[in-house]
Amino acid sequence: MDRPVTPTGYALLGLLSFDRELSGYELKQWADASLRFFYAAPPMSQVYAELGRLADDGLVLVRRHGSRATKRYRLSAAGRRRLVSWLRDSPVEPPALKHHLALRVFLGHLVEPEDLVAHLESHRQWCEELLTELAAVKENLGDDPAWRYARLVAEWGETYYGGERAAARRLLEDIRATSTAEDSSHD
Amino acid sequence: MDRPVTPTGYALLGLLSFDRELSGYELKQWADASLRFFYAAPPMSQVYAELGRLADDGLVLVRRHGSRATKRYRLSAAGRRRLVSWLRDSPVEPPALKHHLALRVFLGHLVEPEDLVAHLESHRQWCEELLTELAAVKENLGDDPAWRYARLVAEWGETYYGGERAAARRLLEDIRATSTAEDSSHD
DNA sequence: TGTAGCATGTAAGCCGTTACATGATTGA
DNA sequence: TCAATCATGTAACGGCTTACATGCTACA
Repeated sequence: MDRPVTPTGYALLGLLSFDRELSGYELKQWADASLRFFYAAPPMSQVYAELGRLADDGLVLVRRHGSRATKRYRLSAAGRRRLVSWLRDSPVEPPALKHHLALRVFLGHLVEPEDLVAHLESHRQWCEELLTELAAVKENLGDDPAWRYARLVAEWGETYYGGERAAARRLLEDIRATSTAEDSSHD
Repeated sequence: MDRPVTPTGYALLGLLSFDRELSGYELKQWADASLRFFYAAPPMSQVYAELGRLADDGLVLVRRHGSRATKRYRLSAAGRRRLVSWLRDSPVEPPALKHHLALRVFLGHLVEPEDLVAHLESHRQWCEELLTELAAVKENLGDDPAWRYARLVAEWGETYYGGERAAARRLLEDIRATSTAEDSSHD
């Protein structure tokens, strides 16, 4: 009953800390719309598994809605305490990053520059789309004080992924510059 | 014999693609000094496990050094083919990010602003140190053409983590501004 | 002589993903 | 009545981490 809460567990407790009673399905949707930008978007199956554990440990409270299959979850007092003390007392871990594109560049000697350029371009595209989505998210948050920190994270994301895009652009320029230089030296 | 290569497996094959014969221990050290900035730094035990699998599958070749316990690994022709076709033909996955700090900010309503500020400051510190380390790495690479792509990744990292630092700074300013505004409104 | 670094592994377990399986509700 | 969406799970597995366990080598 006192096993440690998993990272995704804390994330779900966090979503429930906005004092709404939500189903697993709704939590998943919300995670996809918010957490996904800076944290993993857990698959449905994990959301349910996690909620089951949290309920067993008394960190969330479950309520069945009438005859429906739908269960709704809300944060318990113990859950809130657990979450708050985690937020306050545990040191922040550094961001866990697995940047697949960077690995490809690192191994650039194994492929043609054009292959690299193609990968970089699709990545830049991805950045662009993500930034557009982020802007839309921020837009939807409005200026309700309840979403103050969500808004701050959205703005943080804009700077962060702006850096991501800048890094990709710079790399593209560098690689294009050197590979065309090589081309012309072939003449 | 034809099971899929894991992400870390590809990373190790990648390190071996620089045509050196290395021990597991040396691979781990090198990973800590390079991969760690943009990819996971696999623990020793995983390096050995992975090398075992790669050897079973004929993707790396092992050689015992004299009476020593030390085994040295090098990339086989099959390993190189596998790696190159992966690099060329498989689509780049988007970066996998778990940004613990961002989650804390998202849940900022649960703690005091000072707690958040403390976390942010230690994160900014971390950014600073990482950027220093990155600069040192780049310095050590010199201008040997063999490390051309490593150098490009180091430069990419400088831009990338520059964005990370910028995002943290901005957030700090925003939070400080609003929390002091709240303080003065209490008077 | 002792300790720091070199060197290799095994065992257990958890977090998370993928695939599978089922059924209710709503609206066109 | 059909399809899309809502809704909840189970099973299997794989990647990675943590903890444990062992021994050699160089050098101060």
